[in-house]
Amino acid sequence: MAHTLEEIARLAGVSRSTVSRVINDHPNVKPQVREHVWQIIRQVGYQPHAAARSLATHRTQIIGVIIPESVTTLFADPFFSLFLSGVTTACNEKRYNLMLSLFNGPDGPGGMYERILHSASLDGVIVASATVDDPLIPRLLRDCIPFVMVGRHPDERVPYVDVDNVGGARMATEHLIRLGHQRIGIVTGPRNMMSGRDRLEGYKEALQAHRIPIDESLIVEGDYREGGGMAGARRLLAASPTAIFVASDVMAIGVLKALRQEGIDVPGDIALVSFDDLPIATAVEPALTTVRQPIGRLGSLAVDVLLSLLDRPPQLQAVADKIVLPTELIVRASCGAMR
Amino acid sequence: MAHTLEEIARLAGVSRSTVSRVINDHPNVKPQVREHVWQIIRQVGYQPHAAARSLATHRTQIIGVIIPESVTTLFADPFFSLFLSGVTTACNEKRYNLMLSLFNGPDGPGGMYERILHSASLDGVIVASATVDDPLIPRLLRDCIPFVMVGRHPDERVPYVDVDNVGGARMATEHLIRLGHQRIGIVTGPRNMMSGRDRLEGYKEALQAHRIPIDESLIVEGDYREGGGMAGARRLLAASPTAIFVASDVMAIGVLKALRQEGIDVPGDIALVSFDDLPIATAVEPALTTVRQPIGRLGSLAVDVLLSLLDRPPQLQAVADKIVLPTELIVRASCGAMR
DNA sequence: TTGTAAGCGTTATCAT
DNA sequence: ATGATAACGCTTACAA
Repeated sequence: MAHTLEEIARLAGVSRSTVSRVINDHPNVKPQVREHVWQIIRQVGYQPHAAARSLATHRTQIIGVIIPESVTTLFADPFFSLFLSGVTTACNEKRYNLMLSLFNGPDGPGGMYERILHSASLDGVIVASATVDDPLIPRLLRDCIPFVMVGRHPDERVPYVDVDNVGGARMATEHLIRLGHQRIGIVTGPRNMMSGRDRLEGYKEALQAHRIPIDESLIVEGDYREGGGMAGARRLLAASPTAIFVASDVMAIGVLKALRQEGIDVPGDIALVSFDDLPIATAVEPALTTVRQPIGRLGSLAVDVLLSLLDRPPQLQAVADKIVLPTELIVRASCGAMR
Repeated sequence: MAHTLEEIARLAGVSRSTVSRVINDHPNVKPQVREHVWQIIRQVGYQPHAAARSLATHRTQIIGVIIPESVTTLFADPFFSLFLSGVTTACNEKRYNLMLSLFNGPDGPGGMYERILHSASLDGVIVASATVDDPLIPRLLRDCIPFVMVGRHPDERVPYVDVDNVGGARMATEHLIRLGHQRIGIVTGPRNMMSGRDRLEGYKEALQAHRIPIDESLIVEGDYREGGGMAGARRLLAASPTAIFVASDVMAIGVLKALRQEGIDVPGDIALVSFDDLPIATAVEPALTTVRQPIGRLGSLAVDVLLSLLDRPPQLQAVADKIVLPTELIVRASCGAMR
């Protein structure tokens, strides 16, 4: 069942090299011969041996998706499913394969990092939502491993795909302002994630643009998890906001629960806008008004950017691609605009 | 940065073979030499070249997770995140790598199947929730590719890990019966998935055990998606059930929505029990009473079974492992037991 | 246009 | 216990 180039060559009455050329679509093969060889290949169902090929070409046709431990607890989030679905789809199209790694821990020498990234088994990697200070990034940079981040990174040299978090958060906040709110609270994302910072920034920008003073007691830090949302809501209550911008849908679920426990009506007493537009956004009552980000698109785009990086001469790899996708405000019930 | 065995050998003043033996923990190496070689390896940060190794050993240390197209639309489900999280964790421990493939379409010769499974790039595969008649399974069997299914399969020869769907569904239904319900509807999973059939079977068993006649008008087929839940609920209403067993949490969300639209109170007018216990189960109002299945555990178990299959002599590979994990009923608000 | 032959970096067999 | 040496299956100059 497992044939080799050699065998195909024998069957076709040509040399190994010719078969190799046929397989790799090299120009210099007589059309007749080419067709004949293909015929045999199809007939016996020959498939080139991946490892042998990699050994010769120094390419594996595999890209990695790395999800650092720091966000591993978020992995169960639908966000990652959606993202991975975009990545795999793009990989299929491009005939690349995808290796998935959850990186756990600082991992010394001989750890996962070396094993995966220094064994030449990956052509490049996509790093999904690392924290700003994740030690992984400097290492990848130092080792000249082609990679793309999902979510921007302060370091100039890091290529990334991202959504317009600042703009999205601004939109969300302005929406609340337009609805007449002045005391708008925010449950932010983690401060060590760029998206967390950016969404906070967008919130501030919106307030400033409308000359609403920024009140620190209306700003509490969350962790993108339900628990963080609940805790955040409770702390926020002390500052008596009339509306809250929650930096993720999952946290918004937590906020909703906390408010319900307190007997506070949403959107009657407090209006809510969040971020992501995951499927759960419409599963809860009231349905969440939220900033939609194209998560699947982000995944496939990450693949595109990485692959374009890969078949670019080394000197051009130095210019880092930076792509930012727009977001969209989806108005539903939780903001109170529907009434 | 990328060293070779040869270099290490030179630096250590030994032969390639000795270094190879050291790396692979072969017995016949003088302890002194062994330590010395390790020292150098660590010092220069040597990492064996994966492809070269595979070429020589016919092993890649990579296992695949295949999710067939038939369920690709379900991929965004938190189920897969949870499952993958279990798989990756187990892989990390076992120092295996994970390749993720979404199989789309029937895919003729030269398609994804051949490319991935006949290029010797995978040691084995985990097939996640295929339909009963998925053509992938016979092919894997025919090609003698080591694999494990998640969810049982009618073919005797197929090794699998599964949860006790029948038992879980029986528990759920009996719970409703115990609460006094007699007209219990069911929104099933797809008939072409084993879990769909099994959960229906459990439902029937419970009714029979309590001498409640099975009423076909109380049985409607769903698709494990929210839309299927909504449609199912609406069709079920004609048969005026006082309770519904929904074969998945996601569908239960749909059922909840449909009932809400009709002004029907849950659990007041109709009680609900579902299956999965995904995080959303507690995000909705009322929180879902549901059958918990250990999804992450299922993933890591699939890895264990597959790996044990891999280092088993071929003749022993013929005996198919079949493992079934228990489920647990989690009582919350939707069944009305809390009141 | 085609074939020959030298790698690619390991492991494994066989001597020693 | 250690070292040559031949695979492993492919790509790619280089020759023809």
